[in-house]
Amino acid sequence: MFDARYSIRSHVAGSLGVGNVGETVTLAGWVHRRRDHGGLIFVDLRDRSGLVQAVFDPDASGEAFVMAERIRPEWVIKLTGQVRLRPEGTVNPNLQTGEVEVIIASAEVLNVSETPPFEIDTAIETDETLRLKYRYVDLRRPEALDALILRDRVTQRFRKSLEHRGFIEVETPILGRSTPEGARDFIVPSRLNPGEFYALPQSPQLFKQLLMVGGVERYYQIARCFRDEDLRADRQPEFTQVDIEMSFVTQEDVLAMMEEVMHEVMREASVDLVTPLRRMTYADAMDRYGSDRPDLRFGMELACLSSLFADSEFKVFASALGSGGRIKGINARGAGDWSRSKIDALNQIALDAGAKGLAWVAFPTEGDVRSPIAKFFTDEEMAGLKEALDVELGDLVLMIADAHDVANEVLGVLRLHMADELELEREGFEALWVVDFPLFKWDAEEQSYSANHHPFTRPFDEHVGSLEDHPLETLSYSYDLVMNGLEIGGGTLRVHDAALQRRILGILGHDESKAEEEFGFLLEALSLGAPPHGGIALGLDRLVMVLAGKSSIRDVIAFPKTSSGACPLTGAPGSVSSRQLRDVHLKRD
RNA sequence: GGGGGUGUAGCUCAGUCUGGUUAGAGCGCUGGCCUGUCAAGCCAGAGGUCGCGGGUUCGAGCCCCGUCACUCCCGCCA
Repeated sequence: MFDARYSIRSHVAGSLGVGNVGETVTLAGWVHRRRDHGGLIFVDLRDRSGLVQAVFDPDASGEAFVMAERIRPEWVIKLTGQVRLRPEGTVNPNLQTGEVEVIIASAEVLNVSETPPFEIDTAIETDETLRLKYRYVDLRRPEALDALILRDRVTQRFRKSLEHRGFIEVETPILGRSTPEGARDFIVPSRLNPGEFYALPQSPQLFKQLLMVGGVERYYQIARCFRDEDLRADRQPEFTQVDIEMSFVTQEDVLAMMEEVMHEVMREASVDLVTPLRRMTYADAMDRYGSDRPDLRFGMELACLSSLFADSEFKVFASALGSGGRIKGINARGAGDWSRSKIDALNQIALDAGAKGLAWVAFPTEGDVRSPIAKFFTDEEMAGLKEALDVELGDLVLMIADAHDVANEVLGVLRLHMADELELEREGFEALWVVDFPLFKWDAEEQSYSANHHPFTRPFDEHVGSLEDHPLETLSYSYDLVMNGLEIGGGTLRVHDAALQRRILGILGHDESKAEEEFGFLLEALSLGAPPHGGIALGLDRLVMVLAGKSSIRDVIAFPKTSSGACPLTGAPGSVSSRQLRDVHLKRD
């Protein structure tokens, strides 16, 4: 409840209405706008609650009127006066307080202001770097503040909902140790231990598992996480996770709990999350949408055309199938009249995404088919293609013939690109669980297996026996919460058996001594009565971004960094003195 | 590390393709007038390292090379 308690005011500006008529009120805030009519001055007074019109009339107070002639936008003032109904015909229906005004009896300047670097509360989209440099001015825009308010509501709701379900919030260290795998660490030199470094946490993953071993059973934390990687519109070097872990649970328990909590959280943004959420296996998501975080707000699903073209005379198709690949396609509805150059651009996108080429067939008008390859198709194949992709006049079919995963991924990229190009409507919230991720993936560059999620993910019980024999076929108890094509959160059941954890680390290339050195403390904990456990971590910034309808994570962070990781306001990162470097035993290049 | 976009007045932008008088507009700002406005109005005025450096040219905001910042994307982000 934001009101005038504990302040020098009697009321807040935005709360005034016809119910206050006749009352003498004291307000404080910023000069939003001044309209000087010579013999009468209007000032819009702004505080966090909103705007109210103050009227300075020399007949009411000559002293206040003289002050009003001096004041300028963003000056900080305190006003006392009587609330009255506005004269007939001067009501402002666009203003919450538009039925009333305050006739000022006395006024005081609490602080002056230079002319602000940009105008507040205009429709003008000001350069973001400038807004960030003067973020404290920018935040006076209700739109900017509203995002922080929504973030607060969401955060508080997480706390309440989790607390009601028996979770306790525990803080874990910010100064930790660097662990292999994962993102690049931010590192902090240790003064007391020359040559050694702390690492800032990429997530509290290991600590929350240790809390489960410690019998906490239900833990959560609104945790700051740090990753020294390149930035994106939805990625900052420091970000916040709602980190959750539970003991004695199945995957279904975690998902059910999370759905209930998410339903309550999203109500804060007036979104009715329909539960239970739809579930889709990783394999299905890749097959149907070419992505492990499919945007279900539009269709354009991938269709498998391999059997249709099993006997194709088209060499590209035949050789792809011959080497065990697939032929898959999507129907870009309404792009049938695209020019050759626009389609060539699509081809380039396909090449960049890893395909060897893009096959396409356009159906611009009745009886007309444009395609460099349709001449290789039999009538049956053409009819089958139309049926498989439900082709209508004006459609454009895009096909990729390649290895199964390449065909899926490339078409997934093209699907999103075409949705942008065709400006497909993408409204509302489409959330789902993507489940059953493979435990490992093959890292061609490193010529080794790496963890798909993280090294502590528990494989399917029925796959444990064949871990070493068929690593890539091992599925895991894992789940990502996907909303509107964004990964909002992800989690797994964890390995709670030390021997199994050792085997997995072994497959990941950590021999026994390396595993002991790097994860010895975890392995020891698992051997001292670790309960079965699992959990999830949600990206709070991304979630609020989606709920606020913003396209950048920076809009929901009070003081975000630019894409080079700099803070335009404070100038961070900055240099340090030689003395500071000496203290931590570092030398400059 | 790679690719695309942007950079001109305090702010938002036009001017750049096709080099040529003193670089413009709206908003804001300053001053004046004005007692019912609410993006107040009218009049006047101030305000420019055309991101930075170099080059081509008689002449560069405009062409060329380099560089910086911001931004979007790829790589990266277990």
